[in-house]
Amino acid sequence: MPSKVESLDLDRYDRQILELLQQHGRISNQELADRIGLSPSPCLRRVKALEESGLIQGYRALVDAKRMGLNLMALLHISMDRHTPERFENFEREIERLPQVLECLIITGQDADYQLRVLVEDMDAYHDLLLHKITRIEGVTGVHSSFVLRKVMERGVPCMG
Amino acid sequence: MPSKVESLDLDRYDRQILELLQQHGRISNQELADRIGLSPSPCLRRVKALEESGLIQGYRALVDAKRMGLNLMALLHISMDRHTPERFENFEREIERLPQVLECLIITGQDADYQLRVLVEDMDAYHDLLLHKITRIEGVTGVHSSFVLRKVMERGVPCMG
DNA sequence: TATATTTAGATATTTAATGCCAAAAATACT
DNA sequence: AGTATTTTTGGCATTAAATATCTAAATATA
Repeated sequence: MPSKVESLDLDRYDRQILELLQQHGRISNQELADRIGLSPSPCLRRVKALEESGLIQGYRALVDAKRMGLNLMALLHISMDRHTPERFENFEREIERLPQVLECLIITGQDADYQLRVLVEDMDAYHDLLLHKITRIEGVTGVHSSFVLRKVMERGVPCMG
Repeated sequence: MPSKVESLDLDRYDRQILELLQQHGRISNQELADRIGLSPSPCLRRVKALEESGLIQGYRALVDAKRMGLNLMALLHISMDRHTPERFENFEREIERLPQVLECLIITGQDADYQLRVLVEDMDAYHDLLLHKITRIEGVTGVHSSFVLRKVMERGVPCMG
């Protein structure tokens, strides 16, 4: 019988745990146990197992970017001249060094290779990042920017049904 | 004298707390205190203050989507026929009801009004979502899809300097 | 049906979180 | 510069939670 990790036989309890921990990542085990209708011992065992298996990859505090003075979120679509491993590896290494880059995805369907999510104080900071950092990376031939006017909603991965 | 909330006089300790909690959202207060070089009492007080002020909006467990069998992440750029509040409100209400939609942003710079981030099992599920759910929402005139080939990196908002 | 295996729940123990108070540090004031 | 005021730290006692261990129940297997 294969382990829970690959076969993924998650029951109602596991799914509820995942849903709740995605909404309230720092809920106490006792509260969690209460909410899913299980006693603390087996509840904790399940949480540990989910962490152990890698299904729960970690926990993150959600920080209000606006209150940190980071008022401008932008999505940058980046085109590369050549699609060689070296190009990609170098780009990704350089991106890693920029704390303003919150996310980097390789995408298809746009006329772009990467989508970057960046977070900066204002237009000046954006301008500086774009001109002096992003476009200076070797192989970058084009950048198209979208600005995020509003975050309508955001949530975790669906774990029920 | 303005409160910490708006004036944002975060010192080294607060910033370290924010950085660490974004990486390890469930770290114990004692460990956290150790790492930032403060005793548990003032450390906990600071964390509570950051939560209270709303700078820390909450905590989230990070769930491995692939292991949940959700193998396909797509970015959908949605165009609307009219840019009226009613259109937007209705669209956002409908999107809210779709658990596959992880994020919804209003953007500028693309020829689209929204960027949706969706997570589904496979192409069939994507196709179904697109045809039977997204395009059926009133006012949606166009959808352009990008598929995420790889998530290169992801991290929280920068809190240092 | 009997047996093996897994999972839940109870309890005791360890560890962490919380609240309170005195001391130290930083700040403001004269 | 010296003193007073405010703020923040650190220690300690208390409360609560996490963890480990064991027994009982439920489930699956032969």
